[in-house]
Amino acid sequence: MGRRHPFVLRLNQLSEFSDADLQSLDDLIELETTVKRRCDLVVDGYEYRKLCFVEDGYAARYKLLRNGKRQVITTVLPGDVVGLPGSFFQKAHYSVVAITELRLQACSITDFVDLCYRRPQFALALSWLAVQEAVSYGEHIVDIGRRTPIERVAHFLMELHTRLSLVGRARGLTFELPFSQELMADALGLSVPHVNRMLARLRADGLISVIDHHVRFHDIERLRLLAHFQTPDVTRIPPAQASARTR
Amino acid sequence: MGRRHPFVLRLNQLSEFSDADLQSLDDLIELETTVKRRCDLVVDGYEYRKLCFVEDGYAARYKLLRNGKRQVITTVLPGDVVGLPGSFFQKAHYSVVAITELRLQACSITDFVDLCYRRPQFALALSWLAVQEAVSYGEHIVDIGRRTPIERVAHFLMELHTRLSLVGRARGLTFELPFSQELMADALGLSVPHVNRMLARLRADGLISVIDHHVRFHDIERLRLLAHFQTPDVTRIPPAQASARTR
DNA sequence: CGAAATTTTGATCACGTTCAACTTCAGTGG
DNA sequence: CCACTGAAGTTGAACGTGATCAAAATTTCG
Repeated sequence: MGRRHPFVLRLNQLSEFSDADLQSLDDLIELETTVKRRCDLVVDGYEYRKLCFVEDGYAARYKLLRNGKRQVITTVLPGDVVGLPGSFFQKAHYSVVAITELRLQACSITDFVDLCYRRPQFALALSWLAVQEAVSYGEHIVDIGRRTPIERVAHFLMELHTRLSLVGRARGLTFELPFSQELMADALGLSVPHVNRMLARLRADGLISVIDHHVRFHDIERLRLLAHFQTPDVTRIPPAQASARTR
Repeated sequence: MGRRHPFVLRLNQLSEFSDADLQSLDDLIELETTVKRRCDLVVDGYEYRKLCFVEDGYAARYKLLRNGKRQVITTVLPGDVVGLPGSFFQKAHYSVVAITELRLQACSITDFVDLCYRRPQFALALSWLAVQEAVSYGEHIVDIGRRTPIERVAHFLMELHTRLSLVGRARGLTFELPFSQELMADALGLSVPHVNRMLARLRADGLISVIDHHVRFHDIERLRLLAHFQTPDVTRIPPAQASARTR
């Protein structure tokens, strides 16, 4: 994992990490691998004790209900961690499936925790990442609970664009969208035909265009208004001893 | 905060905390206070840099949309932390309002982070708590996105019961429910009349009874089936050096 | 005790689901 | 090279659920 690795980019947005820090993280990596599309990385109900740092590709975290319906909890993008939250429970609560081919580095959760004891900034980074995850889920709750279908779709697209931009995977107002409308429907709590209609409407209104699984925003301000989109603004982790003398 | 404090109970479910550990946590507390019902503790859009450990009372984390609708993200119970996630951003993304009178202990987030550098088990505990928060939000997404109204209400009640039990605030199959139907409607993405109907149905079907804001489960197995409820099973944090010699 | 908040009930109707048919496209093997 | 297959996208029609609005009943609280 070089300085260019999207997960390292995210770490550096949170705090200072020295080369030694990153080296000790690198030492934990037991496995570097690619996963084919449609493959499940994590399966609901099974034990999972790893953290996988996604270098490239898209995935989705989801839950299958008894009635056959599926709810996509969140999308997994480069720089995200598979196994967060799965590895913090006896059994994973959600499955994670690769949407495109996925490249990732894996380490055991216990090794990572051990690193956290030795270098607390990793534990704090883990907290911050988990909090980001929680807030992202929170936005998703607002989406599904109280936004209209058109707003949901717009919000979904804007969130993807923002998250991809943070790890350098968006080209200006354009980004790759390899998700099927079925997956988006399962993410947004809508039916496939309705997602289709809403996407068509966004196109007809001149807000977006979609070419070859690539989305381009044409009027990001109107989109932001429509979606009620609020750009996330994480604080950096306060450095050690920052408040030592105030106590 | 004695050993009996619901937040300390949650800490101890996660890891070993010595008296010295807990004392150093206690030393951070700047304020012990009560908040009256209907008062906002955190306000969406404003900076918030504290952690408040709830000793007693109920609150709700919510977001107000431009169209006047409200989405309740999650309920806040004894043992929960106000300021998680709000204090991890420049500006809080959600508001938190007291539903009943609330008793809590507050410390500054920077002081807590400083403690995390000195005693990494607090940083790890923070991670675990944030992950629990995320998974709870995830369940809420499934609730709103893919469950029927009756299932949502049932799931909501079961989750409350489980969380209260974990901090000793449920009496067997009975627990206090001080939330108005309006709040539940805003949590579950339903209208008030429909929440009312669904509660009436649960009562008519002999699954629950409600007396004086106290819910009692009569057939928890049928409820669990109806709600697709899965009891959360957090793992404890691996102790330090657990994996040292394997690397 | 009076005012306000909350719960309950009912009627109507719009929205989004469901189901079905059809199109387009990519991949595969004859 | 083209027929075949399956997945994904698109469109339309009918239905049913849950929202909306309104109003009464009940409870809570100042």
